[in-house]
Amino acid sequence: MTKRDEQKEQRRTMILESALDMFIHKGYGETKIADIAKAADMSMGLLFHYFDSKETLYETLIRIGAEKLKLEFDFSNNSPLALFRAAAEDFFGTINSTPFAAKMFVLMENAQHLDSLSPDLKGMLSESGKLIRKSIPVIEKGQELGEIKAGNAEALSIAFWCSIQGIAQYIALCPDAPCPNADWVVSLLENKESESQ
Amino acid sequence: MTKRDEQKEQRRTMILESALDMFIHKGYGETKIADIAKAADMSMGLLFHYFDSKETLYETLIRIGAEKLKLEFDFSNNSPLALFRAAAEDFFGTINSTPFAAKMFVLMENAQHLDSLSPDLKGMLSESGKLIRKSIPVIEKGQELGEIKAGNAEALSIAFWCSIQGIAQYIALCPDAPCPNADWVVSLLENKESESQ
DNA sequence: ATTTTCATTGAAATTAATTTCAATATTATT
DNA sequence: AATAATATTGAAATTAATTTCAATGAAAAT
Repeated sequence: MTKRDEQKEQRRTMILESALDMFIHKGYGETKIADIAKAADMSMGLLFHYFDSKETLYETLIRIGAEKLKLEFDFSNNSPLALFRAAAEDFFGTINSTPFAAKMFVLMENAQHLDSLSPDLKGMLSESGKLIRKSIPVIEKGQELGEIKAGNAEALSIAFWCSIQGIAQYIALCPDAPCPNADWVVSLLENKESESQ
Repeated sequence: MTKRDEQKEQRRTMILESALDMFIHKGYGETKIADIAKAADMSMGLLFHYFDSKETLYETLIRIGAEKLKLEFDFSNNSPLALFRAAAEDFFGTINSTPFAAKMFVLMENAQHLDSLSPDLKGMLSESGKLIRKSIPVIEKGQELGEIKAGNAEALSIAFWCSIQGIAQYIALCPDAPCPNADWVVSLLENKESESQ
């Protein structure tokens, strides 16, 4: 690979990383091209040599995120609580693997509420809403089995997934902070009475 | 009160409510004055008759939020776990009292990362970072007493407060969703082994 | 009823962002 | 070394937002 191609690749990732950081800290609209160019240490003109527009840059990030951040949960797991434990471990494992993953997760969460986004891009976003809905029957089954505490199943689902979402957001914004345990979030759902019977 | 004054008051709150909704859904930068004016069913010109600028409007909201949303936690509580239970109950009580409170909470959380904000305004924002830091010694004390589970105290603090933050955000954006129990979040911290000794 | 005051609009002015581009410097090719 | 290709800049053009304002309509005061 020639010196130029290296430089080119470096610059491209530099832009993407700076942009990702700014987008998750300040949001799409508050992030100015000038800011990104400055953070990536180049002129605005050059940035536009790499990406046609601010929107293209944003979309590129989302595509990368959708590519790398494939979270698959097996909702047919025989033990409901084990499913949530596995999901939490998978999730925390992913956001802990690299600061990039956590940041990407936040970006995609935020992108949901953006109406300037093209419809096909929206399809790529892994909606937290879907996870909340899909988890409800699993929680109900867990309650029947006595694994999961009593209470409104939807509210429990919201508690579980939103806790994960809130923690992920913090880790993305403060990558040096110590990351909570997956188990701790599971104890939101766990029925403490169960073992004593 | 004259008919005009009523109308004036109505319009003002209409603007504030529309703006609050838009700001928490799309963020400050992505929210256009045109959007707010449309949602509040008036011309842009009129909106500027009520608020000098977009920033003034935003600041007004934050001032109102800071006024109404005073969360005080007594960090000298004798039982650490009881303190966190009280904090969670206070918090969920507040965000459940009115959709306005939950929305305001999210607005103020988001405002933190905005650099266009004047310094005195920033002082008004109740930083979640502060709560996380202040809670660490309390958690450590709780661990000594066996009330709180073992693990990195800072990570536990992050888990607790970020869960609350994540849930609050969801409730603000979907006010009709069922709100989780304060107790559930407390079980993030609780030491399950404790009762059997 | 008339006058005055204020609410309201829509369009024009301003400001701020994005995007383009001609000129220049740098690297690669011959 | 000369030439070609492309990276880079800074400034100009464009587009998009905010903000102002003169004109108009509606309510309050006289």
